[in-house]
Amino acid sequence: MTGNARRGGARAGAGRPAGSGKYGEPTRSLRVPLSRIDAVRALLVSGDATDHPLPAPILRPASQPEPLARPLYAHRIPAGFPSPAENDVEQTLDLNRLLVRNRDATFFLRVDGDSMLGAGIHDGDLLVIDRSLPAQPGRIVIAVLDGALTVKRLEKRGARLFLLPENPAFAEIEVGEAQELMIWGVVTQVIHAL
Amino acid sequence: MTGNARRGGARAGAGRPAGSGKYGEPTRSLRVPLSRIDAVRALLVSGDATDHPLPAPILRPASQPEPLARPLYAHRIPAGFPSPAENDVEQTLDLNRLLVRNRDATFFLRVDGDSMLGAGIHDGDLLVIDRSLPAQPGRIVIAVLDGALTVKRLEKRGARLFLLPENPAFAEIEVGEAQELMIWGVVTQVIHAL
DNA sequence: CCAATAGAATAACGTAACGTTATTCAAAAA
DNA sequence: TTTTTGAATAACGTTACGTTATTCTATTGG
Repeated sequence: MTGNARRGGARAGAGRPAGSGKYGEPTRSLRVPLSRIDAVRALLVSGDATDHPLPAPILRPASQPEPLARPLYAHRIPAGFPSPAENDVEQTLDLNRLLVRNRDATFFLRVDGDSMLGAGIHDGDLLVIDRSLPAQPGRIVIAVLDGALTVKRLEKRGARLFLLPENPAFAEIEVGEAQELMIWGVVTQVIHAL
Repeated sequence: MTGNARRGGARAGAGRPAGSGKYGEPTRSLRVPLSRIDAVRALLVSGDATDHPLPAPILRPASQPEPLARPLYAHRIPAGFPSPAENDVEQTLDLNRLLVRNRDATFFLRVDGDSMLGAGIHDGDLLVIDRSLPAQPGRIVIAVLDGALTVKRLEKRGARLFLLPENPAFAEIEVGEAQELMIWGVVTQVIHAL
């Protein structure tokens, strides 16, 4: 063992990288009332990206929705929120039940494009598609035309079928006799994030 | 002036009463990421004396979503349809988890009117409202102006606040100095039935 | 030569400490 | 009787501190 063994020392640029902490960013201290500590903690945790990424374009409703995280104050009206009248708060809504009529025939699809803007369907919107519904003319459907998936309004003119956009920048599509059309499902809901 | 004038002095029981502070209870310091400071502050804001009763359509997310019924043929792809790739169908989606970020701060509200058509918000649409989000200018918010509930885009021009429609048939609203404005929540999602 | 080591540097998190503001008490003074 | 005053207590926002976490690279040892 050498008497003057020395390692280490100053290194320019050494140090923990920014954003490597618990929240990925700097923090500051904030005074929180004791009764709200857990609520605030829950709020900070819920900021994690727990949302399902949607790598595949077609999805099904969750077969067994996970219960949402329950903060400790779940059973009382949270202080800090102006609360609606008591009887109003009793009314609850389960989005799965509201938006999914027939679960096994229901799929979700992300919209790609603006051809249906006039119908309130924007690029990136999430569509709820029910495959058990009949494809009535006038309804917005997921169609497979010659193997190409598209979202359009179905129209029937006499014996001819059309797939109509809801954006003047897009052309109407008439289904030719030699073409193979399949109506994959009917769009029931559009979910648009702001 | 007497040279030895003395008043004051120790008093048993003197002191500020407990619970007389900003939150009515003791606080402690908590580290909050810089980006969440406003959200946490909003959460902590105590009930305004200016709380406004809200109309009946206000709903909250179901606290315990019921499991959906499971038909016997759940795992069979309907014959005759080009089916999505098998791995796609494995992916599932729970709408409650996707659309409700902070359950205790989330409410639903039905839209009445067409003032926000340009933003894809139609009469009868269902709005997902998060009350923990800061009301940044440019965001679509639920505002209570002089007791009247409205859905508008919040805008700030200098020191003046505006509530902007997204429909030329409706007028911009400037918030007057004598007017009382409360931002009740921020609209995060629009659900539109077809 | 290469892998491991070590000291320094930097980020950031939880808690303690500090100074200020807010509220109360009651004896002394006016 | 009312007002004043010094002390006491609560609590809020901010700063300070110590610890944990992560990185850098020259030096050392094999």
